[in-house]
Amino acid sequence: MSYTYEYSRPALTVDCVVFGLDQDDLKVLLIQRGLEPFAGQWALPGGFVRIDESPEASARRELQEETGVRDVFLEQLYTFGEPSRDPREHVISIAHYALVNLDDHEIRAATDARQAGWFAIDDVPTLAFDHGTILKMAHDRLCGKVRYQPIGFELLPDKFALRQLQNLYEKVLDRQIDKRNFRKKILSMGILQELDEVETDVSHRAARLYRFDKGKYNDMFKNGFNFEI
Amino acid sequence: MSYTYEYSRPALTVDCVVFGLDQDDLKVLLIQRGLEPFAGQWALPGGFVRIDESPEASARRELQEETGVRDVFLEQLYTFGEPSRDPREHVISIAHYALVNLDDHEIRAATDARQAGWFAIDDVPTLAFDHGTILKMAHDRLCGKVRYQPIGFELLPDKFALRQLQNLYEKVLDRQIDKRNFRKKILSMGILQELDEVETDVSHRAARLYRFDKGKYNDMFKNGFNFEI
DNA sequence: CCAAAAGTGTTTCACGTACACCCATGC
DNA sequence: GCATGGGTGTACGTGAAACACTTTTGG
Repeated sequence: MSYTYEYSRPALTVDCVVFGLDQDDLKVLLIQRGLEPFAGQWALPGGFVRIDESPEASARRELQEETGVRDVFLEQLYTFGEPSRDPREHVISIAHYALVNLDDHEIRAATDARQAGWFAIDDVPTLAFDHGTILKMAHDRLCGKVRYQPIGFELLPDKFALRQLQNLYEKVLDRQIDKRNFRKKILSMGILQELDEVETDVSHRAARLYRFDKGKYNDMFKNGFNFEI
Repeated sequence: MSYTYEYSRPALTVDCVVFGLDQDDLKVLLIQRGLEPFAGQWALPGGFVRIDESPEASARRELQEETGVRDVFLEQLYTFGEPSRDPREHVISIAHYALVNLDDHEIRAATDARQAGWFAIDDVPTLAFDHGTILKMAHDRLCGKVRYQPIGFELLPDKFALRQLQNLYEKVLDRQIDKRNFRKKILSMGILQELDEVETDVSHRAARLYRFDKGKYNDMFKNGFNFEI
């Protein structure tokens, strides 16, 4: 089977920068390529857009196929289309970024990925294609957006302690935050539900757990409220 | 001549939302389509990406071909790729937005555009395809970005009075701004060059002219300065 | 009882906001 | 000389930032 067009067309792909967070680091999910070009090198998960598939749907499908990650926060980042970015032919890639809770996803490599694994953001190997550039833009976007939209919660479990939330902002923004000022500010926003639960399995005083109240946030947003850290 | 591929490929286009500003309104540049589909309807300027052309280069080329606009601030907005967005086939469009000084550009329609013209942002007709959605996103982006990056200057002439700058922010953000506070704030940033020139051809006291000092801003930005209105 | 982290208030300073009058120029 | 917009300073309140000790729990 083949397809013929009057004019030549660039190929179209999607790539995904998947961020996760643990106690120590902001991490990114990479795959090791099984096929040429760049076989054996680490790269962002991604692949070709199928006909009659929206770019976002392509990104979600490729992410699940190659790494097992599904049902996550995902949005478009930027479209990379320098003619030289792929040695084979002109390939235009619609890059996306995703935020996941590390514990929720069993990572497994599949299709044309040899392996898949998490890398600390400061310890990423040289990537195939222009994926280093894409990763940098995604990281910049995350740093910027996390400050004025409540997307950080996507990196945490449903129920979390305030210390985890603070840790998130410290790791993503890469700076220390004063505990009292942080708690004062985030609680005063009124977008957290205080739960009647505390941490378990900690060897010290257990912290109270909270949940992000998305409905409340949406209501407040409509009335002009602006989230800001 | 024709081109054959193993898998079917979506077509790839670029579209441009060009903003301009006059005394009264924020305006957007539209063309009237000469060809089907949507022949006769107003639409964003744009067209097909040629092979071995980056998306930004395509956008600049199409903009010049269809409207005569060239050498302007232009950056990528978002890539629209819902399979249903074009009645012919799956067409993925990389949307861009541009900011121009209205007086610098003689608009002339050409290639497959019957006419080209400026429309006040609040008075735009129904647009072809999903161009209404694209325009809305571009407008939202402009409103957001103008507040934390010094891109508004692209809408003004090289030399401008502070009142023009304030008018810009009032029109884009759609709210009144206090004159004294605005002047205090913008001058205290130290990114404007005070010129030894004043307005001409005004029937009242002439205002001093300023110029945006891009080099100074870049230096300050590197040192952690954040523009914000 | 000791280690570890949770939780809690106050003071200070910078910045945003509100607000009204005199000045320069062209006609 | 009058109409039009240019240009200027101060007072107040809010919110960000700095800062240290007590409490709770598990081991």
